Amino acid sequence: MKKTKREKLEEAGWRVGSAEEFLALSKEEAAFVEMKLALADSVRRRRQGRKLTQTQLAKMVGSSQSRIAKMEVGDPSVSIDLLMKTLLSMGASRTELARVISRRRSKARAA
Amino acid sequence: MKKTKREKLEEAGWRVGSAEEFLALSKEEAAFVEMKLALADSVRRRRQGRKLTQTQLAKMVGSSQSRIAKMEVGDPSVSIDLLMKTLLSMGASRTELARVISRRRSKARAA
DNA sequence: TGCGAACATGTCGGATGTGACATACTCTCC
DNA sequence: GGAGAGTATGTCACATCCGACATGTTCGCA
Repeated sequence: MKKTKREKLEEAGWRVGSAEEFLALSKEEAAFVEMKLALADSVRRRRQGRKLTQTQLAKMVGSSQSRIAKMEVGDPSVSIDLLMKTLLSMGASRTELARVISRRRSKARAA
Repeated sequence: MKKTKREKLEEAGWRVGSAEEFLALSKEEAAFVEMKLALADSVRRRRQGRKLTQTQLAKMVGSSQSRIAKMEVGDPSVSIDLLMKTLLSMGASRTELARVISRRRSKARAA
């Protein structure tokens, strides 16, 4: 497994749209970061849907505001494990997670 | 986020069937380990489908035989990130991962 | 303009995950 | 019953991730 060295750069530069055309990210690497970003979006949407602040959510799931912020922007320091645990503890089901995983990112911020 | 302390015990004791009825594992914790086990199974099935040994797969994905073995038995020391990266580099698509994630474990070892 | 609330970013110590290696178990075939 | 292939398990040094805290940024409102 290649270590994700340049991940920060890649994510930072290509938050919107689909990465990969730039900076030769392999298909698998691209798929991985896209899943991560899809999960990240899902956390934010669920939180906002419930009208919670990051600080409130952090308390609920036993984390900190800064880590929630990092999750929501897809910071390279957050794992998919953490995103999934967070979504599960916000009440998401495995089926819902599956839907998120396979979701292609929309450029606009729909509901 | 609760640390998964007793995870080893739980998984060890409840590899088959669905955990949770014993040792009071919360709904979310159960969902999490079940996803992990579903991914683990998927790695093994894909590998066997291609008639590869753990050692060969390890070389292909840049890991070691022992780690592949741990992945396939759902050892607590392996992350979902690693399982997903491995599946992606074996050619699985996001859609396929999603299907695996939502899959309920069958007790028999079907294809 | 200034202030407070919400969010983002940087960093740190400790916890967890990783590849590698050694070694043990389980088969099958001779 | 020994050998060898394949898999499992234990452990280690090192890398990465985590929650926490401090600090920076952005925005709305008086």
